Order: sequence, then C-alpha cells, then structure tokens
Amino acid sequence: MRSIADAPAPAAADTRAALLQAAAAEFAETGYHHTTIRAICRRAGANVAAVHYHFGDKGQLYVEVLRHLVQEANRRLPYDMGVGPDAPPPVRLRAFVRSLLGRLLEPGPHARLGKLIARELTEPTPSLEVIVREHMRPLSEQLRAVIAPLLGPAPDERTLSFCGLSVVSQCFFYFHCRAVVSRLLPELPQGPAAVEPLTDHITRFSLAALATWSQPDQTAREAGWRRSPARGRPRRREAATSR
Amino acid sequence: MRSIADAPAPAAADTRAALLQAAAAEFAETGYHHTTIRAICRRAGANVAAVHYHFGDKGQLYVEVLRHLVQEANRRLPYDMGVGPDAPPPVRLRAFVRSLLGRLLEPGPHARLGKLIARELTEPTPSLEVIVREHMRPLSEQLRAVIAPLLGPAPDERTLSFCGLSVVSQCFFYFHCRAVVSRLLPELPQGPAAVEPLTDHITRFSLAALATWSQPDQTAREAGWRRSPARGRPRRREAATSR
DNA sequence: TGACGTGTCAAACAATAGTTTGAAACATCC
DNA sequence: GGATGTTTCAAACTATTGTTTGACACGTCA
Repeated sequence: MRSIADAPAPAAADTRAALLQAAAAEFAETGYHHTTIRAICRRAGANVAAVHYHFGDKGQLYVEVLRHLVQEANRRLPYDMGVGPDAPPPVRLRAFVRSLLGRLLEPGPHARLGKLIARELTEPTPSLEVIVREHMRPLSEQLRAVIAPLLGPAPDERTLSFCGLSVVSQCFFYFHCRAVVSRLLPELPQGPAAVEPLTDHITRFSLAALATWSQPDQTAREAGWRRSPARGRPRRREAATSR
Repeated sequence: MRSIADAPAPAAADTRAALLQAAAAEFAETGYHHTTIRAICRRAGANVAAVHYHFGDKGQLYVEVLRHLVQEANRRLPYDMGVGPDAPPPVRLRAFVRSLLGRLLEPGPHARLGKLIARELTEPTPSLEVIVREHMRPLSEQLRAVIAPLLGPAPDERTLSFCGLSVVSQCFFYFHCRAVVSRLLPELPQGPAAVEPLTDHITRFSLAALATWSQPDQTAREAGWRRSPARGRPRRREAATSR
C-alpha cells in the first residue's frame, strides 16, 4: 500500500507509483479486460489522463504492473517456500502446492502476481508471450524437477508433462472456478481458509497418483481395472511407445 | 447446422433459429462478454435489430441458447457415454472423463454446451445461478456417485468433494488454459487429438489417487514419504486388495 | 522577472456495442 | 382489394471506454 487509501493524493506525491499500485489491485481483482482506466485512476486519486502521461496506454501500464510485481516477487515468495532442492520430493511437492495456492487464494499485495498470471491463463492479453517465456516456463521447469524423482528412475517426457498439468490444474481450478465451487459446495472452506486443507488434499492426491508410475504392480492393477466389459472397444493403447 | 452456412437466409426462413445457432457458436467460441450482437447477426445473416425483436436483448438470447442446447444435450450425449451404473467404477470414471473432455475439446455443435458451461466457470454471467442449479448440480452428483465406490466403504463428504474437484479440474484445465499449454508444451497433443491420450492419463492418475483412501497402508506409505529423507523407503504391498 | 520543462486537470474525441426507432416489406384473413 | 398483424431493415440513439487535447499550475534556472 501507499498513500492511496489514506490520502486522496492531491499534491505532489508520486502518482506514478499510486497508479501502479491501484492498477495491480484492479487487474488482479477484475482482470485486464474488465478493468477500466477510470476505475484505476479513481482508486489512485489521479486524473484519467495520468495513465497516458505516465505509461502511454493501458497495455503498457499492464506490462509495467507485471514488471513491477515480478521484481517484488523475485525478492521474496519463492515457489519452494524455503524448502531446498535437497529436501525429499514429497516435501518439495507439498511446498510447491502450498506456495501456488497461497498466491491464488490469499488476499493482499503479495498474491497479486499469481492472480494476474492465473487470469492470463484463461483470458490471454498481448502480454501472454512474455508471461509464458519469463514466468510459466521457469515455473514449469521447477515443477518438473520436483515431480520427476517421484515418477521413478527415468520418466518419459510426456508423462512428466501430463503429471505436471494434473498437479497445477488442481491448484488453479480452485481460483478460476471459485464462483461455482462456492455455490456448489458451500460446505467446503473458501478463500484463504481453503489453502491449508487444499494443500493437504492435493498433495496427498497427487503423491498417490504419481506413485503409479514408479510402481509397476500398481499399474498392473489399474490396467486390470480397465479391461472390464463396458463398451467392448478394443483398447490396447500405446503403452509400449510412450513417445 | 441449418441454413446459416449455405444460404445467406435472405428470405422468409426461420431467422430465430438461425440466430440461436449462430449465437451458440459465437458464445462457445468467444465467450459471452466478448461476443457482439453484430457478430451473431452477421453470422446468421440477419439484421442487428433481429435479436431485440426475437429475444429482447443479449442476455435473454443467451438464456435461450442455453435452454436450447440443454434440450438437445439431454436427448443424446449422456455423461456416462452409454456405460450403465452397473459397470465397474473405474470404467464409469473413465467414461465420465472421456465424455467431459469430448465436450470441451472436440469441435462441432455437440460440444457447445460444454464449452459454454466451462466459460461460465471462469467468467460468470447473470445466468450462473441457473446453470449451477440445473447443470453443475446433477453433474456433481453423478461424479460423486462414480467416485464414491472408489474411495472405499464409507467415504466422508469432504473427501468426496475434494476428490471430485481434483478429477474435473484436470479436465477443465486443458480447455481453460489451452492457450498457455499449447505454448508451453507444444509437443503435447492439442485440441481434439488430445482427448484420448488425456482420457488415459487423467483416468490413470485419478484412479491411483483415489485408491489411497480405500487402502490404509497406501496412506501410511505416503506419510512415510513425508518423514523420510527421500529415497530408500520400503515399497512392497498392494496388488492384493483392489477392493 | 521570465522562459522552460514537468504534472495535472476538465473536457472533448473516436470507436465500440447494446438498444431502439420508424418505415418498408410481407403474409394472412375478411 | 384492403385492413391487420408480423417480420425485416437501415439508421440513429445511448452508454461506455480508451485516448487525446489544450489550458493551467508549479518549480527550476538564467
């Protein structure tokens, strides 16, 4: 925060900074497309023309907000929650999930970048390319590094990718679809209160699933499940190729 | 389809039906907010005023599209893919996943309702309440019925809810975040080609995870993971039960 | 003091999108 | 045929939003 909430910032103060803060909050809450420049300026106590003067246009303001948030996030808020790369893989997975959920469900400035990126996933802006290159890619690599040892000695690339998606999908879903989840299952914890229980669940769910690949007998059992009657479609699959 | 594609529909024909078809396609492709009435009318070969005349306004047209698609979907396209309730639970789970993925990733009119509902999850419209009540609720109940037997004799409600979310989240993610997935992991199959491989993966992943709750020792092993310093854990067991 | 650059502001501008209008075309029934 | 109701159309209207303008205030420096 800054002088936005307490003072109308009429005087000399740094309106550029106020705009950045207000824009970050608005974008995170409402999404890029649905956020209006007027709302940002009202929140920042600035004139509509201020955005044009300081940033050029809405798009460049958005880019600047991203840059600013990234700079902040890189200082603190690591995705490993302080758990080093030598910790046991399950602990690292749990830390990853916990960190991601925190960035999505907790309120406050520290969670804005996560929310912005989550929105970019479902409603891309022209900045998507940059975000993928600079944020999603490293995030993906880190997740792969965490998951790989859980998949056994030499997991193939496609399995690694699919499993990574399975893990992050569970985290993002609770943010993306919170409007429906809260209506459909109101008995579940919502918002920040959901972070810890969800971390427990997703970690447990995912660890059990990942173990299938490192345990042949588990796979065999599951395959046994699969051949049942149903629709009689011959279902051999690839399994052999795997790439 | 109808007379939209082949004929400019200049004459007497049913413009109301053409509008419904065009609107369904546009809404499914672009989403409610980003779809313009003018685009719908252009596609339907009708005048801008036609929407007002036949439906009142954009919102009521949207509701009518939903009603129409639901009516269609209820006739065919069951969520169990023709697999009856007496099929083995894993087969039913697979059918559920396959059906949902088809509704999200395949092209064509039969997949429009799924896409509309998926969009409603992340960008709710005023029709959200209706959709939750009339579609998400039954869908949720059906999924719970499929999952429950996989969780063991008497699963508790919260576990059931969380596990249901874990399953559907994996399906929706591939649709919601396709823009990023295709950029981040271009080697993975995209669009309709992803349906079968994804069905295999999600089913396998989820079945293995769900088994944790019906197999106490599995849980114990996972807990062991948490304590232990990484490798060297004992890993015998399972293959016996399978329920 | 006066020129100059920096910020700020109210107001206007342009483009888009939802909605509405009034007249014309068309069909139907007497 | 003519009255009546239905449907279509081009055009305008309204509201919103991103963007721009020109004036004005303020500080700095010569």
